[in-house]
Amino acid sequence: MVKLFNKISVKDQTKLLKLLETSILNFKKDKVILSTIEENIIGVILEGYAQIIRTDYNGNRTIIEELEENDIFGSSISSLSSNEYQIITKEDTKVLIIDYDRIIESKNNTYPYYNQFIKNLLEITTNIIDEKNERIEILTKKTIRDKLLEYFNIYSKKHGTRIIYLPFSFTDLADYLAVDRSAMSRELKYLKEEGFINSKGRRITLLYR
Amino acid sequence: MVKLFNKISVKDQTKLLKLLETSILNFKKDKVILSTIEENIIGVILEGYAQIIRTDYNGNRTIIEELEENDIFGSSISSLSSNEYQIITKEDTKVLIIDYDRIIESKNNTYPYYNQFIKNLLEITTNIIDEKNERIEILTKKTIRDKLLEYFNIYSKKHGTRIIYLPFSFTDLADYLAVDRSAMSRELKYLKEEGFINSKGRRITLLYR
DNA sequence: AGCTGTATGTTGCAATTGCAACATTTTAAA
DNA sequence: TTTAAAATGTTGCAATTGCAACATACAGCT
Repeated sequence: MVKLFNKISVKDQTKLLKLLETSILNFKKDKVILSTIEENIIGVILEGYAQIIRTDYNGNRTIIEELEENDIFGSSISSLSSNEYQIITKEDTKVLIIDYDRIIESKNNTYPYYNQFIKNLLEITTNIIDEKNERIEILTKKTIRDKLLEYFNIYSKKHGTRIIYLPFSFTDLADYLAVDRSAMSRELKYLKEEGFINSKGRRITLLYR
Repeated sequence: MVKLFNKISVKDQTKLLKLLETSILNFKKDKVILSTIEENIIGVILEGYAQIIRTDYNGNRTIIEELEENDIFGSSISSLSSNEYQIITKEDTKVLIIDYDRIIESKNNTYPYYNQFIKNLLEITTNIIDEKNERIEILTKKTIRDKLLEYFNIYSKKHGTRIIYLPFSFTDLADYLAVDRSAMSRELKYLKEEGFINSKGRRITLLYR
């Protein structure tokens, strides 16, 4: 995975942070980092752990993304478009804040570390687009069954295996597919009964074709 | 809208294209530009008009994206992740092909036009992420009604108006929301009957709150 | 080991949706 | 202008789904 500071020496990183007028913020556990994202910023988790949470009009809270060390977030990168989102620390967390407009408007094209930084950012954004496209591909399927199978197929192709180890809980998978958890559970049962898959816990084996 | 060659002089564009070893391909009307995207490329429509088409296992063909002059496409940018996609010209079309890996691996950090190019690309990709996030936000709504209202709200916020001029047909809107067209039509009727919206042709007026 | 909160599995039922089939309108082409 | 094709509107009906309510299993904590 490409990181924001790949191929940039620690010395140059320091210069870069100064050039971009970044700031580092420290948060205690269970604090809100950002509620409404007013400005166009990119945040980097330097230490700690946080979650992007959505609270809908019913008060239901859903974990949208988990943010670990080196993960980045921001209005143009994560799923933060609307309001009703919050980023909340789950541990003491150190965050680097970069003004996106400063990155784009900066005329420091002569510093190699600055250009490397932009390139890293470009790679990260294209990877994110790939992920978003995958999710859209899944979400546009009409039935729960087709969503599950599309998810399995993408996973299978990516990992080159027909045994799937779910990277998260079934509850989270239902969120990812945007379907009701119990309805998904039912559909998984049918898929098993009809011999399309086998499963034990979070390990699912594809049996078809 | 940011274009790929923004702030790069024509002279520098020529140098850049040479540096990146790009090629220009000409296609007649109704030709396939790319079927399976084997390589990691970025394409730019220089002249003409094309469409990204998906053909599902039933043989149903859907227009995924329309590509006009200056639009870009490519495995990491458009919705081309799986197979079953084709890019088909609808007019005689001139296409610029750039090898993505060449962009990233290039060490020509000293050419200002090269760095400006990367920056433009970065801006384009973050805009694309915004659009994808919007669509995901809509697709994760559970009912057709909520999808429609979310679509309206995003449009309304973006344009600062409560009168919506659909940028495409209702048929295409149904595709975008990933719902059945006739079911969507029915839901729009209910929304009208219940006084939430007014509509005439592709002009929809929001009446709520 | 016991307790507690979360994850998972199950099921009935009502609401929503997709699908099919058709009528009508609009658009584009000849 | 005529004509064909595409878009839109409508509706019945069956399939799918969300929701609620519950039981059970599991994991982390003291």
